[in-house]
Amino acid sequence: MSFNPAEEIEKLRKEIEHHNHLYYDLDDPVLSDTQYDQLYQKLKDLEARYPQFAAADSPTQKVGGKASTAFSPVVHRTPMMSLDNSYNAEDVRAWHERCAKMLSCPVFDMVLEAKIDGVSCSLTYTDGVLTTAASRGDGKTGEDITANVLTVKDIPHRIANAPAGILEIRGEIYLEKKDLAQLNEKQAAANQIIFANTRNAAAGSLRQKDPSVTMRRPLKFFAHSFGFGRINAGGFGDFIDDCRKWGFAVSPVRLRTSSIEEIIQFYQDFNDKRRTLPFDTDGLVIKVNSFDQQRILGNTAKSPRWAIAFKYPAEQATTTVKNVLFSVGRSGVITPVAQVEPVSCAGVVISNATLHNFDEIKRLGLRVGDKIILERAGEVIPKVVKVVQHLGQADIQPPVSCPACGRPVYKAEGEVGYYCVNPACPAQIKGRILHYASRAAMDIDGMGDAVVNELVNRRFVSNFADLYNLNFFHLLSLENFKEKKSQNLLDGLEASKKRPLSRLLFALGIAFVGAKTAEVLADHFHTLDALMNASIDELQTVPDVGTAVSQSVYDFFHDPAAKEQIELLRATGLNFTQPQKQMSSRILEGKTIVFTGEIEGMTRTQAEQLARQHGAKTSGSVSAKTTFVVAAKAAGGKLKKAQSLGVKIISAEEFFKMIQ
DNA sequence: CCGCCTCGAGTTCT
DNA sequence: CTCGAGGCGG
Repeated sequence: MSFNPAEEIEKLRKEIEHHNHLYYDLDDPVLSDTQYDQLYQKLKDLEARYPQFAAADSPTQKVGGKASTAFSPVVHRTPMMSLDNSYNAEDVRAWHERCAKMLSCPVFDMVLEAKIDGVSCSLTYTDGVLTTAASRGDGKTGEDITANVLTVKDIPHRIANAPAGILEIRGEIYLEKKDLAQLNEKQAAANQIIFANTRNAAAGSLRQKDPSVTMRRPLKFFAHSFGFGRINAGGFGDFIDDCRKWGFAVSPVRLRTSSIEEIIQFYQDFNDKRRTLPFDTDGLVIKVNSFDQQRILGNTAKSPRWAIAFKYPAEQATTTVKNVLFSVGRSGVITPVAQVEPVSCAGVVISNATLHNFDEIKRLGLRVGDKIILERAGEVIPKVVKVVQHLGQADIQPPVSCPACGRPVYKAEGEVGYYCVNPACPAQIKGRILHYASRAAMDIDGMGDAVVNELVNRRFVSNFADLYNLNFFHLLSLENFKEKKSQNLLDGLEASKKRPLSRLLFALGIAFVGAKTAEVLADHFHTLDALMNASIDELQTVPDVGTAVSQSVYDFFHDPAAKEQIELLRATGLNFTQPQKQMSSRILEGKTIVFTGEIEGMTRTQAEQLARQHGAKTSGSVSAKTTFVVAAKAAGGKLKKAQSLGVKIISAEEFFKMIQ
């Protein structure tokens, strides 16, 4: 194909605009400055050679083009170094020991502060007047961001009683969590970029070409380092006190001690507290206090030896997508799952992350081989946040055939999901059996993932009733099964026959019938036969049962295959009735309770059962209708929601006292 | 008909 | 835990 300058120019413009966007709006450049400059230069050359294709909206013509840098370089008087990181007590003790050795002194003062997640910035005051503000850049040379920094309200433009000449104060410019939420609301309303975190928002705000935009961002500053100048302080603690006198905010979390164990204790206690603070912190910073001792310890090529960051494990991590697989759930839904290069995130090693559906893949623009950021949503479920760098070639296509049974895949009109509609699909059978045996359903001890897998693969089991026809010899032939395990599983199966109707209903896996609806239905009809014979109208008289649920239940029990299954289960002696609810008291009648966190001595399900026995309603989510929330150890998002809604919060002890 | 409140379903790792 | 959607009250 011949060279087409118009096309080539257009392609370069698009590419450069994309990188401008990454750099200015997202503060997340993918290209190095050199790589960017090469692209930019290439476009400039082409535009010069083919002036007929010049355009006013080309990035080369715009003031904001990155190369025509709005922020001129500033060489730092002393380098702005980064800190060495540590993530555990051992590393911190080792650091302390190394310092002690180099200082020939086992006990020395240290200062601890919060490590606030923001953008570091160096402020130069000349005879007390703020003259230059610079970003860190590569540590040696930063960018001049004075115009933007002048709009930060926390930063004094003039300081009284400052030492004569040059004084350089360094610190962090950051955004509070609540301000990020507000900013993002505004951004969304204006159809602008949503910032992923406070750090990105702060950085993006400082990169604005127009300082009036920066001014509208509620940026804050706190001082944390000494850069240059003649000061009286002999130690870091005194210097920070001076900063306060000069009108700077400083870390709200501070500790001065000579005990490394006290610091480690503080680190552990602070982990819970830091989430309630108004700003994001990813850890603490430990510094040797005395400036003289700092001088003795000196620096490595990268960082000072007299300071170390004591970080908490990152909640986000960067890794690579190795492959995308498709899992088939018990209902036949096909879910894409990303297999990633194992990476440590929020304390665990992640190797899989759900992608939910194909819209999500499209939204992310994800390809196999891409570099991605993932996080544990609510510190639990790994989730792909975004693609950092496109390294993959081909787009990910939805599967044409089911990965488990090979039958063609269907996509319902207007729905996001793809389905395998083969009821005999082994993946669906496994899913259904696993659900049947699960804790909240029939609670069959000894029936986990591996056992179900083998039972289905070996064709011992293809439906619920088959489970009860398993004998000792079937089980003995399973991998790692001897007498003991086999007997345990048989006992587990036998015990499951006595479960109340509500659990059986849930276990059957009727669409729209979860644990809650199953219980409502069982309590209303008392026997499976009464439920099976109920008309759609009768079903709808039950609270919380509407058209969708009633239709689904009716259809399920009028399907010949399901009917046969029920009769087979009846023949094994399964319990088809719901016991009358026994009430311990009615003390909690009319109250709606939500449990959160780990309650000592019982599971959350047990606690909920207890509450219901005393007449309460229980729910899994907090709303204005919630009477109170029982918050135990390690309470999560529900506690937060309760606080924001002003819902009463009580402790587990208070709850137990109520029902005594 | 809209908006709030819930529930259901799928997902990860120890 | 999050997303999507059913149930229901206003």
